Amino acid sequence: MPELPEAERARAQIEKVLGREIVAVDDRDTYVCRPHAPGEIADALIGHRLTKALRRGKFLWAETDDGPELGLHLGMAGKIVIDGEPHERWDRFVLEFADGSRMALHDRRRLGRALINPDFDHVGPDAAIVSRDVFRERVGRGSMPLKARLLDQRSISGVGNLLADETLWRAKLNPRRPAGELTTDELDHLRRVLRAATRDAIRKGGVHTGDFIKHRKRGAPCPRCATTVERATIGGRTTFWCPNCQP
DNA sequence: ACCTATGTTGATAC
DNA sequence: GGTATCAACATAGG
Repeated sequence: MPELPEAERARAQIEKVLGREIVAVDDRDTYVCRPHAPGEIADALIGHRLTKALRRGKFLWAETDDGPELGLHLGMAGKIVIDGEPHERWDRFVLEFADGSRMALHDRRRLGRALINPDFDHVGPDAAIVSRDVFRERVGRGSMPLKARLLDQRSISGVGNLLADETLWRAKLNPRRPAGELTTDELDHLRRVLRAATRDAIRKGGVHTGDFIKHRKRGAPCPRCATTVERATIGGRTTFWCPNCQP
């Protein structure tokens, strides 16, 4: 259930297999490996080694020694598993290395991606490291609801539904506010809170573990003021917020 | 049994 | 162009 924190964890997993020669690739899932035909990714990667594991927002990629780049995305339910029990049904993309080790994109939902030479032109700067000026410019514009703007990976990347709700709650900002109407001070505050919430989530191992956001259910009380939270669809996603704290 | 859901992409409509 | 909505993917959980 990945957002930026889970993607960072996956990136760290990929680092473990850097430098190992790729001897086999399972790229038979034509949906996950689209637009490639079966065997295309295998032909491009076999004989090469991954040399660097990189991430922007939720998008992952690995560089190789004189070979193409390998792009990976976890979708809604994917994870990177190193040397795990092979799973025929849910291992959607697999690399096997000369030393016998194995890296799988394990994804029950099949919404993950694996592809060669991914194009990230449309992906905005990473939410965890975006500068103050760039954040002001890219987030504080347009008539879209603030929450929808945060979820738009072209504006900034890495924020998913839960991290967006948690961040707006901490920042005491209403998810329906038109993004372009925020003041500079509000945008700066939002950026600080977003970075802090992201760091917290990475430290806790992800936004879905434990109690990252407690009030995300119908009728729940706001942890700050006990007001019953509101629920609505904003930016196409279920949104919870406190009408008292986030006016 | 029915409804909802963590994400992205691409099509379509205003 | 900016914004909004929906379908597609496959499974789990309430």
